[in-house]
Amino acid sequence: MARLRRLTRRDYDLDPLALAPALLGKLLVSREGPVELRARITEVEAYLGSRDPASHAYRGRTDRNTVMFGRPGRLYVYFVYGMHWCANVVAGHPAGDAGAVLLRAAEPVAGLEVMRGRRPRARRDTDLLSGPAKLAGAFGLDRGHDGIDLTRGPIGIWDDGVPPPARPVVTARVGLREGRGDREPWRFLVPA
DNA sequence: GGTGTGATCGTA
DNA sequence: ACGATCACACCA
Repeated sequence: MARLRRLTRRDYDLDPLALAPALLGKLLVSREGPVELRARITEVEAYLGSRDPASHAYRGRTDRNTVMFGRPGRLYVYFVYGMHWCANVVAGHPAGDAGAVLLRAAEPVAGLEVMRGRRPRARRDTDLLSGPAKLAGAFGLDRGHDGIDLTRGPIGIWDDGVPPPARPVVTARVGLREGRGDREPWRFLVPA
């Protein structure tokens, strides 16, 4: 049973396309409340900056996406569809540009009671974290978490010795509109 | 199993 | 206006 190692700034300082698959199998951990939450990351998407029409940062820096332009290893949290929050990990990127990895799904490992309480509509535990807004909801992530540092503080990503899949499933990103939406294969999943 | 749709609001 | 979504209704 390998010891837990928290990801450092160096771990996050990779191109989004390199960081995304490297996060598969890692543990998202929250120690904000009395009960520790743990989940194993199973699905992510890479988002670039000025070279990615699907990215929030494509048209430059705004109040909303500022965190994406900053230091790697921070959390970029945004609000969508008038009711949901989604969380990204800021990746490495050239100065003045942006990059991040959207956390799309995870497998619950610990703190399931708290997650169920936050997501009463989830009938099965497999539905607790099976989508970006579900994951953010179960972990209680919202506007107050935009910009927090994952390398220190109550929320972080940890390596418990489980390696990323040698051959992750790679597909086009989901949720992007046709036409302007791109078909780049920048979605990575742990194989079923 | 798959498809269609309403909810709801910050941002550009 | 519309979106890096979710869950439920309905049909099959």
